[in-house]
Amino acid sequence: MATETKNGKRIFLKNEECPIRNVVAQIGDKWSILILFSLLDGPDRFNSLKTRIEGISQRMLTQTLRDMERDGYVDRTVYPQVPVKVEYELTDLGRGLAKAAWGLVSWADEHHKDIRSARQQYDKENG
Amino acid sequence: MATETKNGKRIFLKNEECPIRNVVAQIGDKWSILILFSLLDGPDRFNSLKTRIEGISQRMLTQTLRDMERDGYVDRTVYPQVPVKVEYELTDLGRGLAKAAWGLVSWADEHHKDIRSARQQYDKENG
DNA sequence: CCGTATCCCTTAAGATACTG
DNA sequence: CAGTATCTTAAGGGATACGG
Repeated sequence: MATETKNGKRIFLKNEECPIRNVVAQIGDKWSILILFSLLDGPDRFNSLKTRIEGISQRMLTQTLRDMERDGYVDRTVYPQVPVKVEYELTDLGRGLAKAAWGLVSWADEHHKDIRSARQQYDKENG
Repeated sequence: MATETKNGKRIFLKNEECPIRNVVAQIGDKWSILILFSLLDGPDRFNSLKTRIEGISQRMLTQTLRDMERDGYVDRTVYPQVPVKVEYELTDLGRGLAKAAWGLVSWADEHHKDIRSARQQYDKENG
């Protein structure tokens, strides 16, 4: 895990040394996971993704797709017709990531009510 | 997953409606996951955590711990001695989250080299 | 020892207008 | 249709100094 240990406890090294920081920095942003799971339903086009992911702007969709392509999660195919058609689909690496993230996502789905109530409790007790 | 579907494809509703967005927004920040896994090794004190997580500032450690306490992931115990001693430990909910995130983290650890090389390849082919 | 309070700079990201 | 370019605001987060 690119960590060292001191008396049995993990130490997390900074930036480049730590794969956790790297990957979380990539897919921990606002949109990557949503794109990832959208494409899990099959290849899709730019504007379709834009519709399916509520609130994403053109700018962020483009940018996040580029980053994901760069990291090898997504393939981009241009069909040279008029008007042009562009399809995005997951690579094997992307599907692997989605599978790995699935546990977290389904946990989130099951427990978000616990979190909500913990939050309300905390806010009631404090300011 | 708080998503609707349109011709077999998921649609991701915005903010409050979507547990994925909520949970990812919380633990997708720069520090939460590192604190989570640090505390998986057992309860720990403020300054110890600060040492074990390279590069975290006092400000962000305090703030992130507060957020995690608010969400019910962490318990905070103050021992009223001089100087004061404060211990943080995971709740059951926190341990559940860590367990759920484990798959992603170990995937990250196994595949970060694939990502690095995909990135280099992309950068070579493009600007 | 464990924080808070300020200050300030950098990055994220929304809105809008324009192009092959 | 699928972007790019530009502008502007909001949020993230580091550094430092001080307090119980």
